[in-house]
Amino acid sequence: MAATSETPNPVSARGPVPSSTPDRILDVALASFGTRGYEATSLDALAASLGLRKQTILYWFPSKEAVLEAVIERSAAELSDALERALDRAGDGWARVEAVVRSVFRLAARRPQLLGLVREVSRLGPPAATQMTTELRPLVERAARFLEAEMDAGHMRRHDPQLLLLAIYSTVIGMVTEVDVLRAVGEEPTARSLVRRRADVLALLRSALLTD
Amino acid sequence: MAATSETPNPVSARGPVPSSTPDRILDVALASFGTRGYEATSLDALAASLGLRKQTILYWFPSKEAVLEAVIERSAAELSDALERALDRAGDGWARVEAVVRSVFRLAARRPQLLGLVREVSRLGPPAATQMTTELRPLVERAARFLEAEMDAGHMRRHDPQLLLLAIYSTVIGMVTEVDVLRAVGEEPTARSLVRRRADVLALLRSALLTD
DNA sequence: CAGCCTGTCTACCATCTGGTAGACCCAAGG
DNA sequence: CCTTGGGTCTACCAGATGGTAGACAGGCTG
Repeated sequence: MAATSETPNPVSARGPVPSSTPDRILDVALASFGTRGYEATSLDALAASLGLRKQTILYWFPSKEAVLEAVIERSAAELSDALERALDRAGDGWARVEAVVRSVFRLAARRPQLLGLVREVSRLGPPAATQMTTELRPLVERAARFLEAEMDAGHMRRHDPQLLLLAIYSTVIGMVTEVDVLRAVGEEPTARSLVRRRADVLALLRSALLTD
Repeated sequence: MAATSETPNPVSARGPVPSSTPDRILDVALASFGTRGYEATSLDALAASLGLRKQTILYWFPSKEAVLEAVIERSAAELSDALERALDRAGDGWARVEAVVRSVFRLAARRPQLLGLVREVSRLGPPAATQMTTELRPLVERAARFLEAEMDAGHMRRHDPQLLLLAIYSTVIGMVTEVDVLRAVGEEPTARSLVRRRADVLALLRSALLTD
């Protein structure tokens, strides 16, 4: 059985940390909720892909909805961390926008389930969507303030910052998760083509935001 | 079409045509699939909101999936018609882009379920998504060719036409259907604010595409 | 050793799901 | 008037789903 032998969650030093059972549950739940969808994912299916019975899942989480909540919380934190870090690093205006977009694409390549979950949760609506937007609110507000300041300083074309944010969000999420629409426009969504899509998004954003 | 057997559906001249049962089924199915989602919509729920039993639905359609197929077919046709008409009307380059975007927003105001269904179907993946993209393919190809021609003629900034199309699609769909994300950025998604969102999308697109 | 606690399991259950079989109502037509 | 057939209904069903109850294995601690 998976290495919960001595300490339940030994974050020792190296090697792929053998996740605890609840962590493993959240892993497969994240993947399945984000790809197949929440309703289409049964506890039995989750448990099966872990080599467990669903009762074990219900031992760790009181209900299926609680699993979703935990997945959202963990994912929102991970997303927030990555984007906040990107916002922290890069210095001036456009470089910062570029850094954030690059960061999202990197995240999409490394943990493709994350953005899929965001999409799924926003579709599910309240209460799940409310939870996620609540947890991402600081990030959103920081981004909106940043865009506004840049526009005030004349570094970027003036647009409504909130709706600009939504447009960027939609475009990036679409480029990364809308696999069937991608195929519809004749773009096979491979990891390689992701790089080209990122370049295209950046070029598009650049001409939309910069005045040169 | 069906049920115009003279009495049960008197398509006399004016007034709201009393739809036939299969039409009414497709109406509520479109609404529910687009808002609650396909899996989350039971035949019982559909039937209840029609004052019928689910067996009546299964009399008209062989299965729930067949209802979805029919909804997709009808919606794709409606969408295609509206957008093809918009593509036909307006003359030169940018006006045509603007006409199409306006057309989508008008559609979103008049038949909000339509775009919700597109979003849901693209999430469901094959075979539903394949059906929809297949039926919308001529439209997509025409739009891509148009954009390419405009860029060749130097009327628009050069971008990959397919990915540009996807970006426009994502942004417009997002502005219209992502109600929880809209709230997250502090935009209450009312019909009035839809007009502002449309103006913002057009302004954004304009600065992304035009060189002036 | 004895007892406890943690984590997983087997066994069940109520409910809901999509779907089938067949009865019933009623208008149309010979 | 009786038959026919379209449209809706009641009555079921098998399977899946989320969730509960409780047994049990095994390590830890007294």
